[in-house]
Amino acid sequence: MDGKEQLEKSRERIIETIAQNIHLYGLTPSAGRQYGTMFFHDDPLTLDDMTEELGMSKTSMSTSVRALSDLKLVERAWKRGVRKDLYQVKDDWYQSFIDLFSIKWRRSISLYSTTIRKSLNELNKLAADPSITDDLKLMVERDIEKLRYVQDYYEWLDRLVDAFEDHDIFDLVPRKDDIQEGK
Amino acid sequence: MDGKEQLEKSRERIIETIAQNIHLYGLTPSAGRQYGTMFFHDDPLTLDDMTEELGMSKTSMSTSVRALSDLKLVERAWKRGVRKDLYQVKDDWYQSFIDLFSIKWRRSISLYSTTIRKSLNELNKLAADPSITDDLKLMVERDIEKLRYVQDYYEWLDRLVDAFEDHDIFDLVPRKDDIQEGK
DNA sequence: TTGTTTATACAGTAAAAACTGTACAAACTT
DNA sequence: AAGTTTGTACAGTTTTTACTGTATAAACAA
Repeated sequence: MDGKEQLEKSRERIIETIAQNIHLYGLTPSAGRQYGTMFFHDDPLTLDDMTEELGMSKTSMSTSVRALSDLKLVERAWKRGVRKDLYQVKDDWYQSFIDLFSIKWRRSISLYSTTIRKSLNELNKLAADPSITDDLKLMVERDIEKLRYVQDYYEWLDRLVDAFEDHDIFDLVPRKDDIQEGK
Repeated sequence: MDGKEQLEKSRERIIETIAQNIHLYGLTPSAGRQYGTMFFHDDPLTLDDMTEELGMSKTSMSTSVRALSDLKLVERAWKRGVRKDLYQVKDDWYQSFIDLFSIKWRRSISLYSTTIRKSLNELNKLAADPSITDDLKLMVERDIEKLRYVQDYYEWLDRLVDAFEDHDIFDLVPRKDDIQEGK
């Protein structure tokens, strides 16, 4: 095996690992391979390049590069004279992790907050209604307590996402460089 | 609409929200509904109870309750005289989040670490080989640099998971109760 | 032991998701 | 303007995943 082949093998191994783990980002192995391919290319790639590299349809390349962009794992690049859209991986993996975390959870937090508030409102009214049985009232109060707990939890989660977005998390868990710098 | 119905509606709304968001845990909406149902039941449920409540096959209940247990969202309960397996939701959502985080990422971190180490080993040998062209050597060195970066990133992620597991994260982002206590 | 109850393995089916090829719209070129 | 080039919407197909029903193993009861 010559050197070029060996380099290729080393890359393939990494790309396959990315493909096998990208489900944590809610993406398919194909999108992972696409990401991996871009990762090892120093120049940005066009959709046609990706079609060429991965042997998949251009339509597929288009949809999955959009999925990668939505999660901010990939960004568009510009190169004068090139009409095709160019894409490259974002090189700050720490920021990519934060973006993922934020995108995935914020939406969920917001949905929960809304429904919980709505249900709590109803239940509070119901609990105050004098015409209901004691039995029901007890059940309502238990539900209110549970929802308050969940509400607090999501409020915590929201602050957690803040801590990532504001990079406060690096105070608690510093990057390697920062440790060396005694930061 | 009477009080009982209203309570039921409130619960259904929450359960549906759980179902719509549980994909963040890599689970299906059905598993989410199962979780939600258990959440509002104060007593632990059997597989037959769940079949009854959700109108799905017992086989399904069995597989998805296992998925919920694997992520530590649900645990087995014991009640004397009851032969059937009993399940209930774990009531500490903060801990559940930490468990999820840990289970999902540790595995990935470990896989990456192994493959990166393997590839770095090969590439370092290759870079030291005097018979390769300058051109190839440059590519090898660029790959080495990239992999070192990724290695550092995963080492950081590993420490991040530690910070969650060790509950250090609550120092940075305190629970609501702890704020009030001035902790 | 034999009979009963309960959970799950497995094969088959139904539903969902990923992928492809064609068609077309938008942007650019001449 | 007409002719290219490029990206994506959409319909159809393939592949994968979720779910069901039957069969069986394990645990318990008599």
